[in-house]
Amino acid sequence: MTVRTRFAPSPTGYLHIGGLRTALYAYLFAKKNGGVFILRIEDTDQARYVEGAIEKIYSGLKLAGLNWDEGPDIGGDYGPYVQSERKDMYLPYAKQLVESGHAYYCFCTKDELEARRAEVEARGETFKYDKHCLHLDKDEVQRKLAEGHPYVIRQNIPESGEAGFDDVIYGRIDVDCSELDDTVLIKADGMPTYNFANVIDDHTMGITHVMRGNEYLSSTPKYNLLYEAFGWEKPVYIHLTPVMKDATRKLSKRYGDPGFEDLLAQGYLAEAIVNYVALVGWSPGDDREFFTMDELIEAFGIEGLSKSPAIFDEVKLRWMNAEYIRKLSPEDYIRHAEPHLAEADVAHMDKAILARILQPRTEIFTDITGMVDFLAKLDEDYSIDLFTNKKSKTNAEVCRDVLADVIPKLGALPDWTEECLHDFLIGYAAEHGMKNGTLLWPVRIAMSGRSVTPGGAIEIAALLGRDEAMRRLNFGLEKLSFSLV
RNA sequence: GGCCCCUUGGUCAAGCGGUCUAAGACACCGCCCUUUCACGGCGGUAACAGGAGUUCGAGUCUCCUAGGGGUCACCA
Repeated sequence: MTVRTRFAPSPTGYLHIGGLRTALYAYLFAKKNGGVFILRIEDTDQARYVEGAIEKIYSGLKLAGLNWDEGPDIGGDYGPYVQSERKDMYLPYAKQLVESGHAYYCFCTKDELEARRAEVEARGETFKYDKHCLHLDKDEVQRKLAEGHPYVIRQNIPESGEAGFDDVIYGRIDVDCSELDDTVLIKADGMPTYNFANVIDDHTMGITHVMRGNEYLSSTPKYNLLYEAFGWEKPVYIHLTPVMKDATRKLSKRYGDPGFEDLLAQGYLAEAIVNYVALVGWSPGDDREFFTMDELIEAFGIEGLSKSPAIFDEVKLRWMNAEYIRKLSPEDYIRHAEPHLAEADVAHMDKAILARILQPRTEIFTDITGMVDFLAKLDEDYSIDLFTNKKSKTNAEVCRDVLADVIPKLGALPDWTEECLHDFLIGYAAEHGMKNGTLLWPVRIAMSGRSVTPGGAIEIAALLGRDEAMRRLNFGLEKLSFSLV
């Protein structure tokens, strides 16, 4: 039998990290088993529909490399793949359940229920629908339907006995039927609820393995009751733990946690995010941490899925992203870095040097601007304390003397290339019996106005070009001389 | 609150009754490399939530407690 999994988001916003991971696992499981991965849109709640959300789901999944085999945009043999377009399919199934006594019409209005709920909760008890409409006699139901009273269809849950299911990760889970409420299957607007639609759709679409967040753990017994009422074969259930922000909070948009595309915009690589997210709640069972999508497919297995929630660690994601960035070719690195170099106004400088000094230092691409903006413009207010460095044996006075002596010689250099600068400066230090640092420290500080820079004096000088480098050196010397008077 | 689920270092995690004086990674700390910072190399600190059982033997099985999560909608 062909494995068929699905990712079934509702179009209420962007693709969040938890959703990405659920989709990833469903995709990996399908591909691992030579199966089919399906995208289905669950939009039965028109009130929550967000414009453009479906497009964000499409683009997010594509960017992540999760290509679906069947879905709203590409079709398939089990379409349509949008629940609102399947609206007419659900009512007949619900009526079938009414016929068999597994469901019933309910005419209680929202207001009535609200009032009863408030009353019960005021007593500190949990509200549960009292099956009031189950006891309506047939004629009365027919009369109300004929009169056009609004109605919902509710699942008729047995008053006693047990309901349960087997989950691959959690094992057998049983619950007393008395704990279960008579869930609404068909809403007054004719739309099915999620609870009903997911069962009908999973069955009619031939889904073999249901992977979803474990917030559905407690309602799954009810779904199983539905499968039994229809006499359908049940899917294999695989409930996934949530991705957490910290020990007590789920990662969520409401608290401003970034979604997949936010992370991309922050300068994370899609491959790195996918790789990291795969490892949040799943382990290959060995030491490997770096995976291409194909390697993930090869390594994936439900045995490696975790039972307990996992905290999303952005620090580790940063590290992994940096690893991915370092593996980029210089050309690919520059391609990704380009917009940020432009933002810092240094895009006209030597790309090879920029790539060489920046690539090992970039954790996320948005770091770049802050690392190189000094190249475009020197902050002339830098403190002369920067010239003091113990390890390089420098202080303001030493730096003034060094600069005073070396500047004219730099100015007389025949070429202003890295090689030329390197040979001259290193040779100069050796000649004068000083540490490289004693010479290079003041040069770098004067050219950057920063204590920390990507690259050293030589690379910075080459990037700035002779004129600007000389200007900054002279400015630094003046600044030192002035303060030492 | 009822019901269900979870619990190995700060974080992700390996571990499926003996090989656990508990792996690996991130983070952190130290050292080395070095013209700053990174990169790279080497090393270090750090965990089986607590308590009862079962067993010759428990991180691994059972129960209880504690903590955390989920769910109790005409939302998904």
